[in-house]
Amino acid sequence: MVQDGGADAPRPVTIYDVARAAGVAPSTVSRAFSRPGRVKAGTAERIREIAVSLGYRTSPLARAVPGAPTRMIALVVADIANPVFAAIVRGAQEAAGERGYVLLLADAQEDDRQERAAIERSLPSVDGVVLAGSRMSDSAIRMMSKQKPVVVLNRSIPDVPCVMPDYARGLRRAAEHLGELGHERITYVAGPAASWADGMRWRSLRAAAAELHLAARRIGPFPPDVDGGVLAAATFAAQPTSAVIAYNDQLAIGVVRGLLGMGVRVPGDVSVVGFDNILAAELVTPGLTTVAAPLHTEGAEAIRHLLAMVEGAPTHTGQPFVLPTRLVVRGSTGPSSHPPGGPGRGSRTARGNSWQLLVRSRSAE
Amino acid sequence: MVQDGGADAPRPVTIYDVARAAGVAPSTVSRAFSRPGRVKAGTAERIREIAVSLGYRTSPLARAVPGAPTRMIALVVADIANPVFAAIVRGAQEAAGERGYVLLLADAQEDDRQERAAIERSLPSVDGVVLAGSRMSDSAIRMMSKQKPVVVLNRSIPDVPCVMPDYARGLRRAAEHLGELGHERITYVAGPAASWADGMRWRSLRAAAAELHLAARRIGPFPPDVDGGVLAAATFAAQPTSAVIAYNDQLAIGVVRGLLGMGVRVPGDVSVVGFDNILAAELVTPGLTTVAAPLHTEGAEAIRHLLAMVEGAPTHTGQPFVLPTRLVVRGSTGPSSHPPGGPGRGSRTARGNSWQLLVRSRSAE
DNA sequence: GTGAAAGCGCTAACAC
DNA sequence: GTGTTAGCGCTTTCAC
Repeated sequence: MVQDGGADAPRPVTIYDVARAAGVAPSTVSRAFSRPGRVKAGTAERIREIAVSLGYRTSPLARAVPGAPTRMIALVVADIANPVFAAIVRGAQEAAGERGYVLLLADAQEDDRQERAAIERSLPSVDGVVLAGSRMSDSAIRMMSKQKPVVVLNRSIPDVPCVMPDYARGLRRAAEHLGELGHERITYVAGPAASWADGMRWRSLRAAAAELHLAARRIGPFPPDVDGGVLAAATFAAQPTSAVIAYNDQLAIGVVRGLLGMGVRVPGDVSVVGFDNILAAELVTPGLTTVAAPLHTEGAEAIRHLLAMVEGAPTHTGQPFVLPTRLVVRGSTGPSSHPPGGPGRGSRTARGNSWQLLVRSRSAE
Repeated sequence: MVQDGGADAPRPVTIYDVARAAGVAPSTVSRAFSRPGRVKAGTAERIREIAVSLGYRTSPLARAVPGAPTRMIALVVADIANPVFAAIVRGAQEAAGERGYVLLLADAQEDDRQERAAIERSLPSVDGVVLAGSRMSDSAIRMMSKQKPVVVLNRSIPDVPCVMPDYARGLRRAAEHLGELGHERITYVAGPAASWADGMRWRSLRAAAAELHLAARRIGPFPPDVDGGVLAAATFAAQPTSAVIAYNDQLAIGVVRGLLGMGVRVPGDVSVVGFDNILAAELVTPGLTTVAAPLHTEGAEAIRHLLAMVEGAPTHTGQPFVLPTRLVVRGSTGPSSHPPGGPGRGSRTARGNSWQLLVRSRSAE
């Protein structure tokens, strides 16, 4: 029976083959690769040449057996299909590649159990782990970080190094923006209940709103996708405000769609703000005003911190490492229609707040 | 100096520790895990319990040293930030996870050299490789497939197993759709010149057009993103047709934007069709008519084929494995405005084809 | 500087 | 069924 899975396995060239061909001891070959300098320049050179001519490839696996690092990093993302995580993966991949590390990707599919399973499987082979949008409990993560270096993204856990965007300032900027446009009451459309980021965003918004003398309330949780947003729009319409900030862009886009579908104008009647600044935010009509998180940088920064730890730096576990956010203003936000003051643009405010009645009668059908 | 990178490395529990605690030989412990059934039920049970109580974790690395499989698969994508690949990764990850395999992700960043480097690094540690959107040459890939099982996605290479969507039928359906709407001339907006898929799509379209007695021409190449599409719109406008099919959705969305920006109506004046059916295709206004590729299934199917090969099936290298596509009709396509017949919807055809003049004068500014 | 020997944790032959 | 022995490819003592 022909074992044909990938040709006839031409047994890979080992360190011994090279040693024999070069007329030196295997240990010398090993040194020539791992600790050049501890071997005479000429010898090293010769070994190298013979090695390439023989097609020798050092085996990362065997190298790692004696407890040495594997130069692999596990990156666990909550949902690889989510563009936010795709961008983070990209950043991480770049940073890891630059330093000669390889990324082992695990997709938790928004599921705590799958996440654990994936980590279980990959943990032994990696030098460290980056958790992006983990759904695991703080204690589980803290436990894990006792065994291998761990960096957590978009979340803050005491005693575990974290990288996250500046939620506080981001939401603050969004609230200010809405305040400047004359909005006085803001509804926060919540994402997954299990999401640490969701809690954080809401608390940040509430704090900012208080400082700015705005009212803020929360509805949800909703699934963090477009359909979830459409759903949210229905709930929202029962008790509307003139401004909405959503957990993320997908949700915000869904809210806009839902509202437009009910005949509510955006931003005429309701202004909507998202979070993340995904590609689609720019493409929808109206363009979505949103808080942009530095996704790519986050991924890269997480890897950088992790590698520092892996390579022996003291675990920098003080304050979370916070990355700047910025508000991207597009068409989904505009002047409030209530206030007498405000720079309302004529026609936009024409219907005042009467759409609430319209919605009510519609949803009562 | 305190080595603090990840706590005080509590030396992992080995198979020997378990053996000692259980009062059996190490090989028995090994068997209890790898080949249960060859060990007495009671013993196996006891060993398992002791193992978990001791917190024993089998080390995939050491296991792989003697030439055994690593249960890792490398997935090389052209661009992880591209939603198309994100969906493929998702499908692959699921299929791999189900079978107990772990995915090693490498992002080629649309660059042939980086791709090679990434493969170089990960090849020794994996049981096989899936290439998604590879920019490498056919011969390089064929070479590689001599060393390790390889499956190629979205591309057909003689003697290498391939998985790809049914480009021919997909483009054929798109052409039919446009034909039915009365369009007679179609412009294909090309993507990256190095992309095999681009060539394939264009050839498929040309063939379909010929059969359907439609005229088809190609412009490009353009970068396969929204900006590239805007660019393409400018080129296109110099010599417009009433219908456009773009290499992918991002490009198509860009074309629509570009046209709208010039005052050209979509689909009133020009109908636009994309390829892939990414999330944003549904969100833009007008919604993008597009050929949906079964991205998720592609990823999963590639892994399935690869694992079959890895586990010893004869390399199935006859015809590429083709997955069905389907046409998703949305708002970006509508009746042609030229033909006298056709079910043109009044107002939409009012301006006839006069916009060409409009565009000319604008772009002449 | 370089060689010889002793493992890393695990599995695969052999024995018993 | 289970214990014993011999490695996998590489690194790392310890000699010389």
